[in-house]
Amino acid sequence: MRELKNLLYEQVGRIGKALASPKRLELIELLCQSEKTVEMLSQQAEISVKLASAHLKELRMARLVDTRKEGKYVFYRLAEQGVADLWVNLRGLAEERLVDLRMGLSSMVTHGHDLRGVDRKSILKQARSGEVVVIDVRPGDEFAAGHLPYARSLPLTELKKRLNELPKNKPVVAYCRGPFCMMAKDAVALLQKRGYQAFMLDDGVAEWRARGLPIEQ
Amino acid sequence: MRELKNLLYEQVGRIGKALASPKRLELIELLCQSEKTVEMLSQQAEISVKLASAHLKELRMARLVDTRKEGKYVFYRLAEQGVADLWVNLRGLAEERLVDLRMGLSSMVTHGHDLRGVDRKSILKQARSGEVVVIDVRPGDEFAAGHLPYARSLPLTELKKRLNELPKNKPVVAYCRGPFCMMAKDAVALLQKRGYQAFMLDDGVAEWRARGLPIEQ
DNA sequence: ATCATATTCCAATAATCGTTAGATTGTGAC
DNA sequence: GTCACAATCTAACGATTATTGGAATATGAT
Repeated sequence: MRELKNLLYEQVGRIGKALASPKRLELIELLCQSEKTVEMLSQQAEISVKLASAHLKELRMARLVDTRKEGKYVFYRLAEQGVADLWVNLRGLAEERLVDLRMGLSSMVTHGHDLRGVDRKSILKQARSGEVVVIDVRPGDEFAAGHLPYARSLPLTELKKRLNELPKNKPVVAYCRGPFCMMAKDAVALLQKRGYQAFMLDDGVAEWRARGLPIEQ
Repeated sequence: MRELKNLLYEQVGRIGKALASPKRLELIELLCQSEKTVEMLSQQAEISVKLASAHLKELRMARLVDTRKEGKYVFYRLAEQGVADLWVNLRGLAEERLVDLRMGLSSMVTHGHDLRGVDRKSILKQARSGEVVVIDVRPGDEFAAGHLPYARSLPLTELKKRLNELPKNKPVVAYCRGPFCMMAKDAVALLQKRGYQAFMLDDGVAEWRARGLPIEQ
């Protein structure tokens, strides 16, 4: 009786444990973007390959991620959509509740130029009609794995060279991996300096999808 | 840059850590039912008062729970509805992914008499029309803090004495704290032995509310 | 004031976790 | 076959956590 109950909570606790490490959370967020190899993950999370491997092992044991082997590379991916939803849910709760986190987030806002509270469906509509240009500043492979409707890929690393692709007479909305990612912020800063009407969208594809909005590709 | 990012994930990790202990999860589930004192929580989770206090301190530091002092008692409650939603979300993911958990759950099903897959809205409708009788077998204070619409309170501890309040010609649906709670199972077992048409509903109020269905009181 | 009770704080233990270094396995290129 | 590389495993360390017992606070009853 009590033993069975303990077993049940124990099992859920395993998932909780997997969510208890900052590095593992960062890996989960990266995997929300697209499947990636251990090396890509270690580079993007700025940790050693060994450490990444160890954390990924934990995540795999909790069945939050799955692997696929291709040649000498092992590709990790989220085990299912629900994992991304849980991440969005968890981060949302943290944003509300933890003061330090709010301070950290507000310190990275480009003042007066983010679209934090903006209605997402209206952005979608304006993007479809062409009133605004939505750019995805993540690396190209992440865009290919799934992106917002009507968005065009323009990785941050190529932004300077390809500025001519953007109109100056229309608002440009940039998004990246989500609220913790700074690529959109950097992109907006650059664009604004060059005289573009640039805005930032806090959402990434995981947040977008968790709210039931459509994703392309 | 990297430091700020680390800080952000660190903060979310605090919430994850709070969810990493089976005991804390059980406390959260209990607090989904109603506010409770430390002693009530320690008894219902079957742990010592000191241990309960220590775990509750963790939960409070993660801002998942709040306290209210009344005389010499300290009442704990969830900090907000989103915490219950997160619990439901987390447990749902665990149920799908962790094999042992599925085995544990299936071993506690009263064979052929649970309503696991049944449409919740149809139960609601049948309860309103009086086709079925929905009973809440949790302690009375938890019923008072919130319960399913049209449900009547009939705590498991009083069920034997108050059997005459239930009809034998109608289905009786019992629910309790949720899928991990065994009170509804016990109630159904007793009722079936006495010749009632008894069924079990896996949901508790947290699951019910997380799915957007109404709660009374 | 004294007493009983509810809760928390403090200290100490064993157990677990994060991280790194070194060795090992598996794969494709030559 | 050898070589280079991706990824994992093993062992080890210090840091953190769960749990318990004893002391300390706070509150209401007497």
